[in-house]
Amino acid sequence: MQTNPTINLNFTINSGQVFLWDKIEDRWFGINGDDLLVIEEPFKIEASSKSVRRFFRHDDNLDKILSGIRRDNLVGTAVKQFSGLRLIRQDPFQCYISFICSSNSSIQNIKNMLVRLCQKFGNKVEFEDRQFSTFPSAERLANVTTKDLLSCGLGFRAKYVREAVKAVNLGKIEFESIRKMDYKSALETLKTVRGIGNKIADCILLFSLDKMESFPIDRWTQRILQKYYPGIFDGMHGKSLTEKKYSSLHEKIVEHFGPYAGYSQQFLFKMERDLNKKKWL
DNA sequence: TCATCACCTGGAGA
DNA sequence: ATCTCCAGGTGAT
Repeated sequence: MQTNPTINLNFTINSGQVFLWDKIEDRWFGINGDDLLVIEEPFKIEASSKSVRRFFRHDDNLDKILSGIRRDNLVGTAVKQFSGLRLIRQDPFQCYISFICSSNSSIQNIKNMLVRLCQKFGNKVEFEDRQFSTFPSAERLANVTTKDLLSCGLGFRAKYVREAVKAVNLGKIEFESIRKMDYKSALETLKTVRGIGNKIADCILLFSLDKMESFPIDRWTQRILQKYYPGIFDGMHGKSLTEKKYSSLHEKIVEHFGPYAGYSQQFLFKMERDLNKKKWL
């Protein structure tokens, strides 16, 4: 039984996993690392380029994933409601910097920071006489000052981004090696970078490093778990999740939602934010 | 070990 | 207009 034949770009892009996308006259334009992705609707992924197929995780066994996560009733409802919503496999460096910038900020604001970062330091590309700027590489950002980053509106995140760039250039953070690690080691490795805690590490792992059991626990996720799963996931009365609570909560989450928990998170997050009429890009 | 709190900044709501 | 408040967290007390 086929479950989700076509990708719904609107759902996928407006579900909090990417920031540098715009819809311009029936086409979607997105920045992924040094690539500009252009998608026309109806989106035929089989006919798309290799980088687009990789970005939209065409290699996933979606039937297996969806039938797995649907065993939870609420997720099942969300999968139906947001049919065509997919997880994305982003450029890891872009994802890493993006989510460091996401800390205590809003989606629109995060996008603005990243756009400025691209405009200031990224490569320029032209497409049908439109100008785009790609995401700067770690090497390109190696010598930027905190002041440069502040001018992009990063605020207190500027110093974190600078250190994060340095960690990559020093080889302390190697994405392809993290990709091969098990979930726990990968998480701990990312968390050695200042500005990256559990939640942000989980976002980076889920959205760029193929760790499908990652389930970023933020304000919204907490709210969802409390609201729809009373008594199942305990220990989060307050706002702050301690280290210990986060990891024990995560264990229970994987137990409940399964090895593709991250995929179910994406549907639930989308559902609850829409329900509360929160804005996306 | 755990709760609180400050943190840059822009945009939304009063 | 002007102001306050808050936003997909994190690190320091």
